Amino acid sequence: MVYSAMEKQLNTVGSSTYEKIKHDIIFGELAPGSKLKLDIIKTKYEASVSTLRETLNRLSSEGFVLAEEQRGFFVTKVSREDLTEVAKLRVLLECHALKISVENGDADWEGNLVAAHHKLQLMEKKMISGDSSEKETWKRYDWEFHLAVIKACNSRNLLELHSILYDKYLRYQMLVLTFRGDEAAQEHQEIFEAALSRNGVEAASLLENHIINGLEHTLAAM
Amino acid sequence: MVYSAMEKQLNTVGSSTYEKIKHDIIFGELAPGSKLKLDIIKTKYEASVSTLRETLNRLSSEGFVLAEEQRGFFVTKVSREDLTEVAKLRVLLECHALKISVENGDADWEGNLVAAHHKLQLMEKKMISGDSSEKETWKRYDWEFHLAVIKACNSRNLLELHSILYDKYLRYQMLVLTFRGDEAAQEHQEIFEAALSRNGVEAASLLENHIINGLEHTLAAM
DNA sequence: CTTATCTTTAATTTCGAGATTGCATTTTTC
DNA sequence: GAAAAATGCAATCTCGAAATTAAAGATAAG
Repeated sequence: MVYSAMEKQLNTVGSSTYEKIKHDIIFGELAPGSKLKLDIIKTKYEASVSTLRETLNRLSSEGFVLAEEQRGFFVTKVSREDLTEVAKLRVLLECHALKISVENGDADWEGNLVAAHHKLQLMEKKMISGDSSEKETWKRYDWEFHLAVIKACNSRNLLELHSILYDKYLRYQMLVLTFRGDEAAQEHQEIFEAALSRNGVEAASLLENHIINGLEHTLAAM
Repeated sequence: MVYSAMEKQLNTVGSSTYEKIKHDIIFGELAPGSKLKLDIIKTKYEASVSTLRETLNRLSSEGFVLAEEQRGFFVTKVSREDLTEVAKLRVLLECHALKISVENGDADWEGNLVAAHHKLQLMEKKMISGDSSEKETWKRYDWEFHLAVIKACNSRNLLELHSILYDKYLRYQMLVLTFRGDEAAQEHQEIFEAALSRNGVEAASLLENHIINGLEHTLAAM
């Protein structure tokens, strides 16, 4: 399941196939550029044509699927240019949200942030000591931490855009399958401390470095 | 038709109903918060349930429609808070794109910008002198001008996000149905001149004022 | 031998009906 | 009389098939 929709219940066939296909694109089980022939994914995801078309239309709006008029659906291609664009947009939106959030955050925000960082830190220690069995859990905690930092930005629109960008960025990280756990953990720690001490400018600067470092690490492995 | 998809051909029933419903939401012909009962819009837009559901799923991804699991589809509600969020996001993205675009724009960019501003200026003169018969054309020229300014930002992702935000902002402007042609025209002129003389910081500042003025004008009329 | 057109195949697009679920009203029970 | 359960209705959700269109291969003309 994709993190941005974790809290939602998946009652309908439509919403559960949406989560499955989105997951499979982000985690590389559906190859970039590959064609999504309706008959084939119909058996794979056990849903009807209409339901699948609803799903693919949604994913196309979010940019994970390319819908070509009367020619079918394709998994969106990856490229160094696209990754760079996504990373820079994430910097722009997430740093902006961070500064506002750090100014506005109340006790609930602090508590949630401390909890999210704690969970992430524990998982990172496990990962650094060699246990890479819970890759998806680790990334969920990473998502929850980054969300916790900006959650008090008071803009639902901003948070929604950010969650799509995070998933697009995550897709590239999963694609190259190499990790930089040690440095990333250190950077998370510093962002956490700056945010908690309400130093928005410093925290934003650290966050920008964090994302750009991740970008360069991923670019180098592509 | 909505401006952001102007160049596309509308071959299929799906894409044409998408444009129609999106247009009707933006231009207020479908009331905010109203329910989109499938049987009713089926006759109104002359399409089948499946086709309409594809459309509504796309619009829900973009934020113009709210899809409630097993309870149906609704036109997204409007609020002062949402408008403020959208306007501030537009400032963030459009000013960022402007600065990059002004640095990178080549002769093609300049030519396109001059043309777009010229067309907009002509239309604004007509509007100011009392002829408000071509409201939609005016707004299309406004869209083309704002797009022309940022077109050289070298980020397809950024341009796509911006076009959705522009449409959301436009919806509020159409909702209140009051215009500030004179001031807006003057602001367009100043943005144009600053961009053409490659003064990115100045142009971005003018653009921010332009959007915030529009926001306050719209808020005052809500 | 190349280009153009026709035919066949395989895919997407579109539809209406059946299955399922939510909602309002009525009935039952305590 | 009030709360809970049951009923009926209306809407969404899901499906498979029919209509339409694109793509590939075969045939004919230049």
